Amino acid sequence: MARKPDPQKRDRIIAAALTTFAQKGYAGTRIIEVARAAGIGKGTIYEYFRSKEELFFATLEYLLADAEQQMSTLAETLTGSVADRLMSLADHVIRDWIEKLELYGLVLEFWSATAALPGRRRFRDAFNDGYAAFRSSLAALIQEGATNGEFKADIDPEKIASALIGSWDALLFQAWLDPDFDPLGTSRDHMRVVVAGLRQPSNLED
Amino acid sequence: MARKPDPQKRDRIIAAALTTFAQKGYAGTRIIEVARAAGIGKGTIYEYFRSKEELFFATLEYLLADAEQQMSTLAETLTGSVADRLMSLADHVIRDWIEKLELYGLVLEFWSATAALPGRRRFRDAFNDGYAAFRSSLAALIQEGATNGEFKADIDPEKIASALIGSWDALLFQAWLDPDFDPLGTSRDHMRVVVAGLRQPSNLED
DNA sequence: GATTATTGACCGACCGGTCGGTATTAATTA
DNA sequence: TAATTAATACCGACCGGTCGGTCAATAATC
Repeated sequence: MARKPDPQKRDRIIAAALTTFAQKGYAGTRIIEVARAAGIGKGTIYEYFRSKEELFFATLEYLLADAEQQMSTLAETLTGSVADRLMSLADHVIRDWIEKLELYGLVLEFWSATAALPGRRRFRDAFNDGYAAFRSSLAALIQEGATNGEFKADIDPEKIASALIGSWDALLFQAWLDPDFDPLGTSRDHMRVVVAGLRQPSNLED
Repeated sequence: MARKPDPQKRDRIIAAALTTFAQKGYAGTRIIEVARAAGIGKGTIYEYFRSKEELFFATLEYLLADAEQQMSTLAETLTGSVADRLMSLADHVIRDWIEKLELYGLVLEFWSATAALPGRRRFRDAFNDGYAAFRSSLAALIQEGATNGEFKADIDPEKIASALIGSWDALLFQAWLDPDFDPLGTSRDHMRVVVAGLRQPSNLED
């Protein structure tokens, strides 16, 4: 009777938006460019997304979901002491993002969307939720260390988790700014110090 | 013979730009809005700045210079052990920025300018220079601790400094995202752990 | 042939930057 | 001191280009 919509088209548009927004930023991206990158006409985008901002938000959701997916997969594979898992987690997070550093510009764009775009609240909330999920799984790991005696008992796992995630974010930002910067080495040095600081004074052997 | 230019006008424009860009972002700010906020006509802005981007860059320069100024003033007032000064420095940095959190949206805007604006390189370089200055003075402090035996000798002060500054940045970002977040408390917990991790194993008393 | 997904020419709101005219001040003159 | 003049700071109406979003026509599928 009728022509059927392509069920993959929405994803194709998001994939195209991902690279275009990353390269040119939100304001610098024209809808026609996304359409061309997706190999479709401009009008078709508006069959799948109400507006440019809607598409941008869908792109953020995609990226957050992807990151969360990657994180939970990773969490299952880690073994060893809490300290080992912590170091290894940091390594993986940094390495995963270094691989896709060209997408980092997009993260910056999203950050600034939390400040400037008319629909900033949605962006802010989405980010908050994403960070909160990541933070709580990291905090759970640190808590495990506090519980099993590997770490001091008088630490606040949530707070440490916040600061750690923050430092990873910022290391990646610096890598984005300065190609000579070594985020992995810096992260390792930092994590070594943090883990040493977390350990029980009576338990300082490496 | 001729009318003299008002030497304060440039600064007045920058001050107006500071708040307007912070509230609405770069793309969302119209030049006429800045002009109105400064109480002058639109054309006058172009007597002092070549273009909108030029004005934006001047605003970044102002903010960076201000931060550097504040930092060097602060550095002089700190006394006590290296560990004490480190903790105190973190406290001050966080508190200073919490006070002007409404300007934090501007920082996000600048970050994304390093990715998306046509003249991104200038923005990137300006940021790099600003961070580098801050980082090297922080690294010098940590180095002092390593030299005087307060801290371990086998640490890389530059790397630790990078990670610390990064975590402060990120804590402020989180405070910006989430009004319930406690950046000062989080920073203190984190700094306590880091300082403990930096100390000589033979020197663990608080 | 009926239905609907797709398209891109078109519209119009928007905004950065320009420029000719005006207002104001400082030097000059009487 | 007051009048005149020269220089230029200041202004905002206007222009031209841009781009998000629409919709009538077309193409593809049943």
